[in-house]
Amino acid sequence: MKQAKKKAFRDFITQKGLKSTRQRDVILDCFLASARHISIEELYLKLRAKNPNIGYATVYRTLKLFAESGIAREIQFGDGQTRYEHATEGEHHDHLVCTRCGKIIEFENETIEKLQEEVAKSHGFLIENHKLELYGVCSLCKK
Amino acid sequence: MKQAKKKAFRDFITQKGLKSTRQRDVILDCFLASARHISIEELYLKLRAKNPNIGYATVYRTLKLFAESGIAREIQFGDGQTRYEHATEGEHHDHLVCTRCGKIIEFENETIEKLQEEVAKSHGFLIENHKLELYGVCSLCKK
DNA sequence: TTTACTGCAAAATTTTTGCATTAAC
DNA sequence: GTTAATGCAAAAATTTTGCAGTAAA
Repeated sequence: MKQAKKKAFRDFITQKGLKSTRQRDVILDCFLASARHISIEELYLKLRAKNPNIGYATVYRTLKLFAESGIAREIQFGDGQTRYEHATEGEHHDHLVCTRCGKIIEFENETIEKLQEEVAKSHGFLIENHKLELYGVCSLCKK
Repeated sequence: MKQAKKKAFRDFITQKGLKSTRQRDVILDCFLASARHISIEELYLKLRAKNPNIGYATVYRTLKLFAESGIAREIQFGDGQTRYEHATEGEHHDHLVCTRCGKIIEFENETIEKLQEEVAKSHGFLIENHKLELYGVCSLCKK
């Protein structure tokens, strides 16, 4: 899994004529070792702990590369923090977000996806992408 | 419709012990006369055209009040522009967003909503809110 | 040795805040 | 008269960019 993503990114780098650098390796390792939804700031701080010289700009630029290569996906939960999640080719999942504790649960629902396609078709749209987020209170916070 | 929103906002202002001001009236009129999804910058520029002294801060603060009062809702399509849409009590709609021309189409689908409830229930969540956006190419841009 | 990458600091964006002044109640 | 709202400018917060120096190919 992690190896597959590392390979995918390596291939992307080669194919684009870019360069493989120590920083990109470090950032990729750190990203892959992180929670599925990590904010740029969280990742930066985690990186700084072991690599005091790494720059914010490098983290931003590298995450954009991850997204472009398909191993990560940018998500916004509307709290002003841009997050990146691990992405797997062709796979998509939606999110349940607890508005109290911030917990994020992923889910997939084929029926919903099919209905989305139908809605799009009825409006002449060709879907490239979608975002479904349910905000609410998780079971623990309900107590 | 517009009258109902004006009344709702007036009631909100009274009930909270806030004040009714010329600026709030102007901003509300301009907002209600605008497209259903307007960005803060667009609204600000439109307002400035007729009211050269109005401040950005006032627009921001007033839009937050609109959202709090329930007559508007904040939405983010992930392009870095916060937008506000007209909201009607108890009503919710989702969006088809064209990634080429920016067109936004609203839709509602009860079956999807029901399925969302089921998903939430199966994870012990209590939904307060949700966001469903389908990004793709609209019929005109497909040509 | 050529080209891309990094780190830094500066700039650009978007949103919020402090505060003296003004306007609503 | 009190209290809240406004407008401005300054401050925050987040992201991007320019550039000289560095490291990969």
